[in-house]
Amino acid sequence: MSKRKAHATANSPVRESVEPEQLGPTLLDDTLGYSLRRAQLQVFQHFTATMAVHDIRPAQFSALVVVEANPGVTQSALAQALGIDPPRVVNLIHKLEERGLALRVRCKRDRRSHGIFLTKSGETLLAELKQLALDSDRRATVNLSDAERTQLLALLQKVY
Amino acid sequence: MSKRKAHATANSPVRESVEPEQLGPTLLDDTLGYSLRRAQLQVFQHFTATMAVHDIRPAQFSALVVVEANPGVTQSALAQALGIDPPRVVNLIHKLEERGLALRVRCKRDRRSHGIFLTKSGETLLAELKQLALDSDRRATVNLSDAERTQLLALLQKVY
DNA sequence: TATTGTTATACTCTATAACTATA
DNA sequence: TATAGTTATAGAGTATAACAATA
Repeated sequence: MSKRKAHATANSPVRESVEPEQLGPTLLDDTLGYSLRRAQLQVFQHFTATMAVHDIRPAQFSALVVVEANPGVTQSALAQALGIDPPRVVNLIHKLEERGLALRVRCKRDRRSHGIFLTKSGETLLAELKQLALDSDRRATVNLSDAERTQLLALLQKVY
Repeated sequence: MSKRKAHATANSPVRESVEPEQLGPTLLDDTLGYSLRRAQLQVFQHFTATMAVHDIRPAQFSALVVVEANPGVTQSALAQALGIDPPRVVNLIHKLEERGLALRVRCKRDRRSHGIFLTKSGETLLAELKQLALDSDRRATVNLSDAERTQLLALLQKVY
């Protein structure tokens, strides 16, 4: 009987601890949930390390990108676009506003709403961040060919 | 000039807030980081909802699976296999032990190490959990054909 | 009465450093 | 001195409920 296939349980006679050099594959490797999580963590670790010099977190970057593409977007629309809850947007935008990268403008027609815009400084920084992000994304997935990368993107977008 | 391509900045004359029905695609949709995150969140939401009745979190499930496949695995080996830090394993196993699903056995040769085993009750529950997990995984990705699912799994495992 | 944004809050996840007991 | 596990702690992420201003 191979070590991997040992069938010791809490009630069986053999219950000595084992430290395999390398644990084998399990059912986890057949689930998209686990594989997605591992892959996502790896790519985010690259991203976070790359962006650390600018102190930009993934959520902040995604907010900047969406605001740039949709100047004047409201906070509720931004929340929906990013798939996060409104209270998170408050903090997210507040931090960006503190750093002078974005700002809120009260809507004249509906004074409850705030339109969000990038500042000039925000646009300048984002231009650099976007390049860094694309580079990081590629370096984190260097095991994939260009064709595989495109294929993976398409499959992921079919999922969500 | 289309609404989407409006180029209002904080310093430009047009800075009224806008609430588009549906924000358009951005650079985010070309990055694996963002797409992986969105897909992973969707699959995890399905998983969490499915497992709620058993009060099992993703990390707990993955620990149970690895322990079952590697009875007697030490906590440090488990941490490495799951890609998490040793302090997290402590809490993870502690909760499983409290619920009578797993237990720690001190290693006789090296009394610093603990081998982890499933209890009979843990094995019984896990058998059900595995079926639920596979079902949830499939339901969360019904947009994919079997071939696409296999392809996606292979690509993800190439990434991490 | 409904909606936008906000505050307060709490709970989970995650990472780090420091401690203990064994080696 | 080094290692396995543990404790303590803090920070980030996330979700909910309740509130203020406005519609």
